[in-house]
Amino acid sequence: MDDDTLIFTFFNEIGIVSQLSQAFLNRHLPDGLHSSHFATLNHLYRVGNGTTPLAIANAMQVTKATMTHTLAVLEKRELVEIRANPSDGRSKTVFLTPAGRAFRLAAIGDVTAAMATVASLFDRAALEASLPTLQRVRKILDAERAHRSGGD
Amino acid sequence: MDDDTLIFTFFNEIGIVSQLSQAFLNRHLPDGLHSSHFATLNHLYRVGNGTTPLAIANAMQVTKATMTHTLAVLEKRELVEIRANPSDGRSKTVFLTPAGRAFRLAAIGDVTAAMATVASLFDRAALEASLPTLQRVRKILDAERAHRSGGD
DNA sequence: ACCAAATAGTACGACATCGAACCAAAGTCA
DNA sequence: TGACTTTGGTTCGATGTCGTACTATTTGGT
Repeated sequence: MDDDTLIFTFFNEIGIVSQLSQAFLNRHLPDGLHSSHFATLNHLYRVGNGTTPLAIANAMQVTKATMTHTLAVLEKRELVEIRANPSDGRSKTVFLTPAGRAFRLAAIGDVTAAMATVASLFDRAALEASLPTLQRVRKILDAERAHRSGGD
Repeated sequence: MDDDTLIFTFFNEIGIVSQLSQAFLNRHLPDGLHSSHFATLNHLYRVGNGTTPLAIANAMQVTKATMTHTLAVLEKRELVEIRANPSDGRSKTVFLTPAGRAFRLAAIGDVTAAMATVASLFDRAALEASLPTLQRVRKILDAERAHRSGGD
C-alpha cells in the first residue's frame, strides 16, 4: 500500500468510526441532545466558564457560524448563559448554568450506561496507544487549515 | 484516566480529526464535490459495479435515505448510472459511468496534490499501527448498531 | 393460492453544518 | 483624530444527514 492509499484508508476509517460514534451518541443522549451540544457542554465544563464563542468553535473545530447556532440551541434550553464580554464589545462570554451542569451529568450517565455493553469490548491499551497519533494528526490538519485560511 | 474518560477522549479526538479531514476534502475536491460523494465513487470503483444502494449505504455507514440523496446527486452529474435490479423488483443497481471514473481520477489527483504538503508530516508507521484499532472499533460499533436496530 | 411479515427504496420534515456576505467594535497607522 | 484593516458574531441560503412514514415487491407460512 503506497502512502496516499494508506492515508486515504486511514481517513476513511476515521470518518466511519466518527459517524458511528456520533450516531451512537445521538441515539443515547437524552432529550434529543445532539452530540455537538454534548461536546460543547463538556468543553465548557472542562475549560471553565467565561470562554468566548470563537474559542469554543476553534476547540470544537467547527466554524463560528455553527457555534452561533449551537450556542443558541443551548441557550434556548437554558443550559448555558451568554453575556457580553466586558473586555471586548464585539465578543461574548459563555457560562454553564446550574441546569447545564446537571444536564451534562445526566447525559454522561445515560451515555456511560449505554456504552457499558460495548465498552468492555474495546481494547483499552489499543485506544490509549492510538491517542497520540490522533492528536498529532489533528494538530497537523489544524495547522494546515489555519495556514490556508489565514495566509495564502 | 478511567475507562469512560478514555473512551470519551478517544471518540472526541476521532470526531475532530474526522471533521478536519472532511473539511480538508471538501476544500480540495473539484467542482463542489462533497467528501461523501467522493467516498461513494471510490467505493463503487473498489467494490465494482452493479452494487445496490443499500449495500453502499451499509458500507458507508449512512442511512439508506442518505444514500438515495447521494446517488441522486451523483446521477444528476452523470457520474453514476442507476438501473433496475433484474433479480429484485424493489432494488436498483448502481454503475460508475466513464465520466464517473474520469472524475474520480481527477479528484484523486487534486486531493493527492493538495495533500502532498501535509502527507510528509504524517508518521506513516503510526497511521499504519492505529489502523487495526480503528477497524476493530468500527466493527464493535457496527455490531452494536445492527443489534440495536435489528433486534431488541 | 393467499395473506402477513420483511425488505428496498423514496418522500418528507427537521436539523446541523458550511461558506459568503454582513455588521459592529477594536486596532493601526499616518 | 480619522480612515483602513482586522476581528468576533450573526444572518442567510444551500446542502448533507437523519428518523419516520409510506409504497412496492418479495418471502414465508398455512
